[in-house]
Amino acid sequence: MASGFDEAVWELVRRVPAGRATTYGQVAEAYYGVRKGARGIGQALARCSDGVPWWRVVQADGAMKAAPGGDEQRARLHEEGVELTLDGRVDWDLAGPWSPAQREPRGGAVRPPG
DNA sequence: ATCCTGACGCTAT
DNA sequence: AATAGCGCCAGGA
Repeated sequence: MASGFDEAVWELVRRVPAGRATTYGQVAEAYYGVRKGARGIGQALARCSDGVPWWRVVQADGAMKAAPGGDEQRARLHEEGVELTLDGRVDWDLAGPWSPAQREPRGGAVRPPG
């Protein structure tokens, strides 16, 4: 049975649109208000149910190795059009981590103007 | 209540 | 760039 914590985390993760990715830390910040407890977020995602785009959550450096199928995660992200680096990590340079805290279609797209 | 584990993050080396 | 150490949080035994 999913605890309130789990459901809250899943809700935040559902706010991440296809084609974008975020980090455990971002979700943690959206939940606690501060950048801590990212580990707990991972735990909740490990228990996620259908309808939760868990693959859109990666590590702060864009890497993803802890997932049982890091390959699976990369494949899904690539399918959605998320840019990946040559080392198989999410490229935050093109589109920064999405902020689950905000509902509007914008995120940390901190892409400097040229 | 205590100890151990784990889809994490940051700093120091 | 890669590794090690420490801190954080949640869950299970």
